[in-house]
Amino acid sequence: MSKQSPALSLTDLNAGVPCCAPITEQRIPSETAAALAPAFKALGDPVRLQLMSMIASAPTGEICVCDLTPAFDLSGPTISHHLKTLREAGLVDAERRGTWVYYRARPVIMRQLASLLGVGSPANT
Amino acid sequence: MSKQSPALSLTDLNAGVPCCAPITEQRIPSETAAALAPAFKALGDPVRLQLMSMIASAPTGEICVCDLTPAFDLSGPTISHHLKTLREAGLVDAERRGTWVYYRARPVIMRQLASLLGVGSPANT
DNA sequence: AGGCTGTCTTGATGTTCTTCGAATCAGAGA
DNA sequence: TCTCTGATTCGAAGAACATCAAGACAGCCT
Repeated sequence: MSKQSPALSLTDLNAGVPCCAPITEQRIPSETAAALAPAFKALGDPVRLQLMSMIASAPTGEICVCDLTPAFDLSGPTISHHLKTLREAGLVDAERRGTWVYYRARPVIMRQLASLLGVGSPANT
Repeated sequence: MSKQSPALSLTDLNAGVPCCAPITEQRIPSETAAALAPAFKALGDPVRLQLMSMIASAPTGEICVCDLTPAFDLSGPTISHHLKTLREAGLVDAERRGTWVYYRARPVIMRQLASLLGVGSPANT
């Protein structure tokens, strides 16, 4: 990723940028919109939203793909594709341990999205 | 299966349902996912996210389409289409006054989405 | 009434997305 | 090593989406 990317990435936002005031307070610049829209888009599918929910609410903080797949009437490849979308949106992390792959949520990003929607995360300018 | 509406709508959620705990706390049912996903999807486009931001941050609480359109390098019909998407997702309301049409944000829904993402919005109900 | 301006709808086109089956890759165990 | 299971990638088909030009509609002004 050695790029002069003119577009911000979610990673950039995580790095330093405190990620923008709520949209109720001031208009977000187009770069920020371009950086965050993919995360919202990833949540914009019922299957992925439910996957995200299962991952984020896992009691141990992580959940096995083998527990996710049977919860839907969809093929394995399809679930895998949706998980990849969530991964590429920066919403989850995956780790392989032996035979199985475990997914974990990334709460920082979800909190960024939430605060962008204007819930007074109190510590924001 | 008569009219036991299998699918929840955003309006339903607004009506009575307190709209679900954060996804970090418990897995959301598939009906809730189906009801909320369209709202996230609507925010999943950079143009719409910026439109939403301009509408939600308008000083008077509302903003004219004639102020939105010139802010983008897109045709009038395209902006109109995106606004319709936001309207159908329940995120904004439109009102015509004379020649111009004004858009206004619906903060309740944004707060629902935000709290779903797990920001402990203290007052949930 | 007639024309003008602002907004929305319609129709068309190229792109992106969802989904599946088949093939492939990664580890565990015999 | 060979095979079996779990997960991902590949390739393809159909649906949904973003965008525009052209046309239709709504309300002002002369």
